[in-house]
Parts: sequence; structure tokens; C-alpha cells
Amino acid sequence: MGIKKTLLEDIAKELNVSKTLVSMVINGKGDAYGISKKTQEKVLAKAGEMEYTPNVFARALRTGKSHLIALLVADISNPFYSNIAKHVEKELATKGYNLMICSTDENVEREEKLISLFAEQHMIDGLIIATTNTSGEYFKKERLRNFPIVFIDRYLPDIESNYVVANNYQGSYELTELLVKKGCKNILALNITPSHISSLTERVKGYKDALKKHDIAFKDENLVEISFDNIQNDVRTQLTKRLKQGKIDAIYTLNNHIATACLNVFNEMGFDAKKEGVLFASFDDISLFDFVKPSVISVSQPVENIGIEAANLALHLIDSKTNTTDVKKIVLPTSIISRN
Amino acid sequence: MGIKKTLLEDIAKELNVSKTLVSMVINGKGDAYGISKKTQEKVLAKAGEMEYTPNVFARALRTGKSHLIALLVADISNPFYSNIAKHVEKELATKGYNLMICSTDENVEREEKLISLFAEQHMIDGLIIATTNTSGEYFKKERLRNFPIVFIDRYLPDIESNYVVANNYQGSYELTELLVKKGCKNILALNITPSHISSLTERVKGYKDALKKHDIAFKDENLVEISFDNIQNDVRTQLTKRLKQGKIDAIYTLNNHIATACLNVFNEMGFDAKKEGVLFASFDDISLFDFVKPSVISVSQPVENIGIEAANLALHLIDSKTNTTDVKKIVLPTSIISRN
DNA sequence: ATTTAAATCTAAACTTATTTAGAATTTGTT
DNA sequence: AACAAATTCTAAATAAGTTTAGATTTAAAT
Repeated sequence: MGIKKTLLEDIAKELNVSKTLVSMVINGKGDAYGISKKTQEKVLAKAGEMEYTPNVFARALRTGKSHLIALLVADISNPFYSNIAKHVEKELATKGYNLMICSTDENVEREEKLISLFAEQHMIDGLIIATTNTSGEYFKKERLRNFPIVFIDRYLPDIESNYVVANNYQGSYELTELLVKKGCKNILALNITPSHISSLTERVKGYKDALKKHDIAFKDENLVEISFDNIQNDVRTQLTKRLKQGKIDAIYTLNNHIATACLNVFNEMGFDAKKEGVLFASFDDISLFDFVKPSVISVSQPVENIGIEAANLALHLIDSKTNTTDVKKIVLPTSIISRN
Repeated sequence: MGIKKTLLEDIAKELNVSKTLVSMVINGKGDAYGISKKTQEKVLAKAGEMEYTPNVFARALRTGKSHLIALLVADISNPFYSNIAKHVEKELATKGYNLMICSTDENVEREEKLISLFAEQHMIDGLIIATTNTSGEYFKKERLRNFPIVFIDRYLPDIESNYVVANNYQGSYELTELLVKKGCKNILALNITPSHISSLTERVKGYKDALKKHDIAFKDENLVEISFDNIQNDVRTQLTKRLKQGKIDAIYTLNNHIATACLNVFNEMGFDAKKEGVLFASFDDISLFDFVKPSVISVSQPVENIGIEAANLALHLIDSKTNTTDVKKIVLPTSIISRN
């Protein structure tokens, strides 16, 4: 296709030097290998003139480095992840690395297939992942030993790993505390299954601890699990049941999917939370929350920082090919957005 | 790193056959090359047992195919693009191709750099792109001749190209007509610069034609350009000016960024569109529009279909390495979402 | 038992770069 | 001038596959 690509050899022939020399100069190792300044200049000039760009596959095959990092997220259409993706990419670009983003669709098999394709066969130099997996078992396999992996958003408690996450516990604690201070005593928390994911267990813990701190007994019936595959229906069932009882004074959704589902159900039911004196809160902020009714009290995660830190941690791991012993655990603070 | 990867040669040695044979069998060409069934079974069994996965770089170097397709979008954090991305990826996965998504941040230089890196040196087999470029000049270069490129969302009128876009003209026409039928005679259209992008020029055309059809004279002052780099301020300036004059009976934002900016300004100003009798409409739907105040009349684009069609068109171009002569132009219908 | 044909397999070339080990040239020293 | 040392460069090996051209082996035909 198109015109023939310029090869190292083409430049070498033009200048009557070896392709070894051309390779050295182009990789900035001219001085290190004692190539004379004059020759270096000639090579660079000719390479520019002939529009040389190295064949990435040949280079990667020989060096074992692709300068590619993959980001696996559960769902790229979720603004939380797509925002992180944007910042990871931006940060990596400044360091000469490219990012490939893939979406696993909350599907463990697909996640493992992609890891196998990209990481195990070293198509990428490093992996940043919001894992859907239930355990760290898969990541223990020999092939992934010493492969640079950074977990984001969620980490797996059963393995030692490098991760960058928001302080889910703190965010949930503060949000719950705020609701309590606003007078709520019956906060219905809507969690999402599978709820084993670290970010969720910590949000639950923060919720419970905040209640305890303020001498409010936690009631089992106030922590309900919504099935990921049936969010809308589950939320409808729960809300119609609980709101009619009329004891609930706040609804706290543990992720943004459930929040939008609630808004949908409020709409359907013609439920006016403000009039009924029910506060509405959610973990994960969405910019449009500024305009929805009822107003949403939310926990905003530092998506930009998560992206930047994850990118740099990945690069750090790639550079220090050494020991696996020490891992970095980065926990970033969240902030409460209290509307109205 | 980790244990040594299994190579073709390792399998060949174990079975006392040539690596040529192993390669043929693993690539499903055993029958074509007349390898006996028994041998094929042995090879596949051993390959499974030794957990063989081919080195993608060696394969790509030799074959010139990477089974990778890149999707370049202006902004991955924009739900319009991230939704398309999700569907492109899903569709490609079923065909054995992987997708790398990159965000150009509406930056022409970055876009061209990425194309050069990925496409010109054939790191990818095909490219799907929502271009930020102002002209097709860049895409005419010899190196990109015959390279499979599919434009989405926006196409470049000055070059012949394969593209998949929504029917921006129709959507805008219908939306404007709906506003007119609801009694609006002074519809303020807020466009975004750079407005040369095909999707925008067609939306403008649809707006103007619908007015003409209903015998409403188009007024220059009712088509305002908002600068991409200063959306919030520009919108504020325009809205405060025009709303105080009190002649406007509808606001129509030509993309979702401007829509959210408007919502912000309404908020700041304490402007109640419903009370003031001003309708609010936008091109590009966002699911949360269901809950915002004022209610939004919007044009919804078929993101799923755009993704699927783009993926298949790219694959088609990759397969038919032949002539460039005939291009495919796919224009998909939009739908109006009229709330309240 | 040859020859011919068909079935099955393999050695070597090839893809494009990087790296190693060493060659050729120049400079410096006595 | 002769030898050592420093400078500058290159041939060949290497990465891990795919493909070409041709070699064996087995079966069929006379």
C-alpha cells in the first residue's frame, strides 16, 4: 500500500554507512557509541529528508518494548472511567508512551482474554486496570510475575498489588455524616452486586461507621443490593416498597448507575423527594447532577489525579524492572459536593 | 520477566517436527498445506499444554497485519464518543480484531502525530476517526493512499472518503420544525467554533431550511458562534444579552457541550425557561437530560449503529485491499426526543 | 520392481530493526 | 617508524514468527 516505506537500510545505502550506525544515531546513542558529530548530522538530515519512521514491530520484537500501555476499564461509556482514560492518556503522551483503551464490559472472561493477549505476550509494556475480577487468583500466574500492573478504582485484597484508588471509606463516611447532620436517621443505602469489589465494601464500611459514630443503629433493611444486570427493575421494586412505608429520610446510592436509575424511578412515580423531605445522595459525581431534580449530594472522586498517578506509577514500574517486593498503594482524597 | 515464553520452536522440538509445520497448524492452514489430521491434533494438543501464544510483533512484522484498529476521537470523555467507542469495540471483538482508542483532545497536531505513528507505519490495520482537521490535505499524502480509513461523525468535504455519520441535516431540520410547530418564531441557535466541521454546517443548514419552509425569515443575530476554548463565558455573555431583550422564544444548542454550558448559565442567572416561555433544545442527547430542568428537546444520534457500521466498514476496507475508487458513505437517521 | 503421482513435511529465506563483538582507521607516544 | 591507544565504524547474530521452494515418504500404476 502507498509508497514503499523508508528503511534503515535505505538511509545507510544513501550515505554509504552501515545500518548499525544509522540505528545508533537515530536512537540518540551516537555519542555513546562514538559516532562523529558530522556523521550524526548527516544521518539525521537524511532520515528527515526521507521521512524515516521506524517499524514499531521490528523494534518491539528486538527490544521487547512497545512503548504501549493498555488501560482496561469495566465500561468506557461510564463517564467516571472515560474521564480517567483521558487523563491517563494525556500524562503518558508527555512521556513518550501511547495508551490503548479497552472496555471489558464487566465481563471477567473478556478481561482475562485481553490481559492474556496484551500483557502475557508482552504486546504492551504495562497495564492499568479497573478489574472486574472477583479474586487475585488470575494475577498470580507465573506469566504475569513482574509484569507492570497498576490497579485503579478497585484493588484485590487477596494479592499484594500496586494501586491507585480514591479513599472510598472516607468519602462514604463524610457523606453519611453530612446526611446525619442534616437530620437523617433512616438512610437507605443502595449497593450494587457484585458487591465484593473493594471500592464498594469500603463505601459500605464508611456508611456503617459514620452511623455508629453518631449513635444511629445500622439496620439490615437499610442496606439493599441492586443487581447489576437488572438495575432499573430492582431499584423500582425497592423504592416503591420502601418509600410507601414512609420511614426513609435519605437515599444514598453507592454508584452513579444506581443514582440515574433512582432518578428514573422518581420520574416514573412522580415522587418529589424535596416535598417528601427525602435527601438524595450518591457516590461518584456527574457534572449534570448540577441541574437535576432532586438535587444530588455527591462524593466526587479525583479522576484527574487518579489518571495522572496511575500513569506515573505504571511508568515507574516499567523502568524499575527489578524486584517485586515493594508495592505502592496510593489512596487519594475525595470531596463532598453538597448542592442546595 | 516471568517464565520463558513458549515459542513455536519449543513445540516443534517436543514433537520432532519443524516449526514451519507448527506454524501452519496453529494458523488453521494445516489442511491447506496437507498436514495429516493426526499431526494437527498432536500439535494443537501440545500447544495448548504448553500454553503457547504467538508473539504478535514477530507475526505482524512478517505479515504486515496487526489485527489492531485504532479509533481516534476528539474527546474520549465526551459521552457521545465514549458510547461509540464501546460499540465499535464490541463489534470488532466478534471479528477477532482489537481496538485501541485514543483521544486527540481536539488538537490537530496531536491527531496528525497519532496517525503518523499508528497508520503510516502500519502499526494498525485500519483507522476509524472523528477528525479535528480543517481540511483533507493531510489525508492526501502518499503514505496514506489505500490505507483503510473510516471517518465517523465528521467527514471532510474536500476529499473523497469512507464515512459513517448521522443525518445531521435531517435531525436539525426536524428539531427546528418541531420548535416552530410549538409556536417558536425566534430560535436562538448556538453553534460552536470551529464551525467548519461537516456535522455542524449541516445542522446549520437544517435549521435554516426548516425556518424557510415555514416562512420564518432567518436572522443573522439568531445564529451565534461560541468559542470551543471559552464555552462557559461565551454562553454567559450571549445569554445574558439576548435573554434580557426578551425576544427569544427558544434556544437551540448545536452540540451537547453548549447545552450543559447553557444549563449552567440558567442556574447562575436563576433563569426559569419554562416560566419565561423559552423552549430549550439540543443536538446530541445525554441520558441525564431526562431529569434536568428545564426539560430538553433533543436530537438523539444512533451511536450504537454508528459504531457497528464504522467497525464493519473498516473491516471491509481491510479485506478488500484492492482499488480505492469506490467509497462508502453511510448516513444514519436521527430521532427527536421531545420531553414534556 | 520401477516409475509416477500424491501426500506430508522441512530447510532456508524473509520481515526490520537492535546489539554484540570486533575490524579498520586515526591519533599519540617514544 | 613502530607500537599502543583511542576513535570510528561494520558484519553478523538476534528477536519470533510466516512463507517459499523443494525434499521425503507413502501410495498407486504399469
